[in-house]
Amino acid sequence: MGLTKTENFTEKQNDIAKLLKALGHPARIAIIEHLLKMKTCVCGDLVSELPLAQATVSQHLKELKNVGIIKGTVEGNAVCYCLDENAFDYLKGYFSNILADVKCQQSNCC
Amino acid sequence: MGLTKTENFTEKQNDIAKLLKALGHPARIAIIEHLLKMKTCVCGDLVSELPLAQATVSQHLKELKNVGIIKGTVEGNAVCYCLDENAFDYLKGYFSNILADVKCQQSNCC
DNA sequence: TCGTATGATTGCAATATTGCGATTAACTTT
DNA sequence: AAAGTTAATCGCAATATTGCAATCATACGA
Repeated sequence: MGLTKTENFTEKQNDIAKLLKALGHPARIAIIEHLLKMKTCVCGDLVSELPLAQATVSQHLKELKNVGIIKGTVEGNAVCYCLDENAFDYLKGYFSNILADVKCQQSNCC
Repeated sequence: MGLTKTENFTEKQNDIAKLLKALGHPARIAIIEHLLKMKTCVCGDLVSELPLAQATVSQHLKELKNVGIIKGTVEGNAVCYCLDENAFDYLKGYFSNILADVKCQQSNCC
């Protein structure tokens, strides 16, 4: 039906899924990698860097902001974007834990 | 138009996006966490563990297998699933690198 | 061989996502 | 104030995803 049954999963599972879903699009990965490359936060040059229209970029930025992956602060009539350390800290931790557990069980597995 | 313009992004960006998109669903997170909890690979009890129909679970498993997050081996008339260490190694590395870079630039940012 | 069990596939309906042109809102500059 | 700049929002069309019942394919046991 196209409707994800979020009510049947734990809050944590829904949270991590939402975060990863927001990252699961090449345009949004490109946005993040561009914000990384620039040594400081980026004000407005994202549209010219990406092969997408202004409305589309704005929407992707909104999604990333909604899940807390980037922060945006208004700076005059431009907006200044940068990455939120906490989100990546959380993701790194999540995958580190999984990896540790997976390595443990590799021996008695297929 | 609902059509992601993958051709405008790098192969790496598309790859990581595909991997993260596959993880961006609570049912698939639940599958992974269940495979983790069981100390060995899991044969068939996934459907009874999840609040989803058999056809739906099978489809989620297929998506996870397509991007290399899980491996499945046929074992008689059951199928045995387990996590693929390489995928999580890759993801952990990806986020570790981002986090390191983000921490560097926190000083001169918004 | 025939029934049973397991899991994949098909086909469908409902909903979500993507992308963009057009417009709007808010601020700057002249 | 008028004109320009920047980014958010709206509304739409095209496509993708989600979930499931029904069916199919394969392997197992009697």
